[in-house]
Amino acid sequence: MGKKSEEKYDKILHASIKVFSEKGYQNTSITDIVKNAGIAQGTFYLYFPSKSALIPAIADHLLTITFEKIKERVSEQDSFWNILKQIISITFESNETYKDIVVLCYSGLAIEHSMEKWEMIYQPYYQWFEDRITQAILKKEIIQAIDVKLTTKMIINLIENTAERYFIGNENDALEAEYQEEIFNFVKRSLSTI
Amino acid sequence: MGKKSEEKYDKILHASIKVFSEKGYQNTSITDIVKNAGIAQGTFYLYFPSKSALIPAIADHLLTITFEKIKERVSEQDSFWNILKQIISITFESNETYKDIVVLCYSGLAIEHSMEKWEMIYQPYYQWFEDRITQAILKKEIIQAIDVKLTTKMIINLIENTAERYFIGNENDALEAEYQEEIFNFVKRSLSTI
Amino acid sequence: MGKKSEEKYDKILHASIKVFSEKGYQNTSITDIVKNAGIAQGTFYLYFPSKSALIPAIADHLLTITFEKIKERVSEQDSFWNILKQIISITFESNETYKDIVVLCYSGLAIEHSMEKWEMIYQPYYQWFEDRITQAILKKEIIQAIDVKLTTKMIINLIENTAERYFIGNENDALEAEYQEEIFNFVKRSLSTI
Amino acid sequence: MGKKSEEKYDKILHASIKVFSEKGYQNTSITDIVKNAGIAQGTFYLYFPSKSALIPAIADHLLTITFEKIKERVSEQDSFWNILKQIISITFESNETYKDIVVLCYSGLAIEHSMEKWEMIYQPYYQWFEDRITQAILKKEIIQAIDVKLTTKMIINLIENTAERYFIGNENDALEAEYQEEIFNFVKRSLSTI
DNA sequence: TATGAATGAGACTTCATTCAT
DNA sequence: AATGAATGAAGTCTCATTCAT
Repeated sequence: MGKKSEEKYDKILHASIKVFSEKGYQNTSITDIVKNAGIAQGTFYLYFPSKSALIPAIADHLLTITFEKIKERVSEQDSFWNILKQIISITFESNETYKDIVVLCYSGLAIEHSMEKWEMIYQPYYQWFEDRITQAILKKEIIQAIDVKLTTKMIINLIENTAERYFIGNENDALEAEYQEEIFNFVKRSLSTI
Repeated sequence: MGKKSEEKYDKILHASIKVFSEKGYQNTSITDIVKNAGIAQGTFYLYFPSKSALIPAIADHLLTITFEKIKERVSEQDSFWNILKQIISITFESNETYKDIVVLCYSGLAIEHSMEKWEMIYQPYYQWFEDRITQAILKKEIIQAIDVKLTTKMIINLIENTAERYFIGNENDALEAEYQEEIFNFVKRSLSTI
Repeated sequence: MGKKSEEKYDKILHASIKVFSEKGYQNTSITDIVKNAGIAQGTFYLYFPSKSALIPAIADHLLTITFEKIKERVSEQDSFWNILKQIISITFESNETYKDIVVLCYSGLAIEHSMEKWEMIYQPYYQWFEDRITQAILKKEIIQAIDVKLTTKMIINLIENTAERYFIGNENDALEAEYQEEIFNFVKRSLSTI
Repeated sequence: MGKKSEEKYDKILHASIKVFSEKGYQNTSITDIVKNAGIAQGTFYLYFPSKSALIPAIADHLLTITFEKIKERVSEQDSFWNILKQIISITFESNETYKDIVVLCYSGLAIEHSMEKWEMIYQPYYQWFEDRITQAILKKEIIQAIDVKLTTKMIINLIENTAERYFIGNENDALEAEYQEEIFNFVKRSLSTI
């Protein structure tokens, strides 16, 4: 597998993101990717066993970026509602940048019958958000009569799916703020102690 | 396309659902489908222009079944909260029956860059649910400070995504009721006027 | 496998014999064969699952030709020593015509770990020769203190291997008669009752 | 080639025998061999110009072992019939140990159109056996009306081919002695002066 | 309308070989 | 002498699609 150079691995990863975004997963051949990456055909197989192995790698890459950004911009001391606002905002940002590839990752994993991989990749993010919820419960910011794990997944899905739909639907830019607010309010009304 | 023979069309549709469920979309060839349908290779093209054209047809078929069931079991006079409960329950039922194919439809459409088709197929269902929400607002069952269209999509997505996750994650059967209840409560707390 | 046309099957078989003879098994690509056969690349796979599946088909074809010739030229009433002489002569003839391909068949089967197939193909020929030996024992032409099955295989191998060696070694044509006689005498001295 | 390091050469040779035996010639890549030998990819080419160059090296190695064993166990003073018995016995031993690789060597050479190499490798063995036959003629142990060179090859082939067939056919162990005896008697009846 | 043999482009993948270290 | 990452040509095989029957 990963023989030596981190550089080549990254080249392939970024080339694949680029080409997938442009042509879609199905219409992209490995030849397209290697040409774009500026490497030889065979080199691809030193780093990835197949085209489909790119999907989890890309998914991991994208989520890592998003998650890093969240951890950067959010202090664990912040109020839960501030944290939520940030997450919504950053999720929209990431989805804008990677709008084509995001659906593709989800689909790619789904299509290969490997939703478990998806869950694995999301695990650290889920864990972190569960911790935020638990903390918020302790701080009486949100009600306690909820299943933390399930609520975590529901909220994250709600945000991501809406963001996805927003950018893919090519809806009017002006509405972005309202979309974000609608999600925020939906969740807040449901969970707030006040 | 031209409905030459409803019978053959259905044969192809059901064969494709069966084979996609077993082998996944990518690994299924048209040859697999026609063998399973018991028709000739060329006959396929009299009913569908390509493999990918099956996806919206399947999606339409599945949603129609689910939507029919909902309309059967729900009276428009019912309280909104009863309707919601039914929808959640039926969505879980459908997802159990078609668990493999549901993700695949979503993915299939996503992967072909045709989320618009998805929205089109869902349009009647969305419209019906919007009407239920509007009615509920008028009946003061739910608060009025919401974007009806967006809330509709958020709720339906919330239910479908959780159901999907539930059956794909092969989680403990005992939890199904709790999952359904958690979704219901999440939405009720957010929208109820009480 | 063999869908329809005997014609296409034969085209492939003869093209493969021709090309294998010229370039050897390893250096022959399926592309070479289909070009020579005048058919499309994909058509090959309607008749044979892979390149290596050609080998037993060729072997069968060649042995069938040889065996037919033997049965044509030999009457079961002939003396065993006449029959043997004919077999030697015909084996040399066949080996001359198909000298390159004969080794290749043997090798091809060997290399694929499928000597059993070889035995299966030879089975009718072995059986026929066993019957001739048994008959010769009854007619007291040859001694009876032998294992008929094993002796059959030893004799046939002796003839084929020597013929093979003769033509591949490119030895002087003049010697062919002497080679044949040497084999004949070797066997006759060993088995004759006289 | 240049014997840079006898040790590495042997490592490659033995690794190739092992891997060829397990996977067959075709399915073995040089990568398989170097991994098994515990050397680097490039190192292979310091000792062998190509994969096919391994075949004659292996053949040479195997025949050398067998021939050494024969010369060890046989005194040139022994009666021809004793020598023959030993050769048969040792050939069966060698074939048992190297059953997979033996056919492969023969095939490998055949397939590369280089039967001459085979003859070259066998030359010393043939020569030695010719000498034994000539001596036996002089000692009146065997008849003189034979072509010594041709008879040598026929006998050796007879033994090797039967042994090969015996071990590849997975025949009942109990029969090994009878097989050996059948060959011995076949030859003895043919050549003995008595 | 239905058939299914034939097509042929092109995808994936392997692997012998090179060469800078 | 030894290494092993990189190469890229070439091969196998699949499969959507066509078309004569």
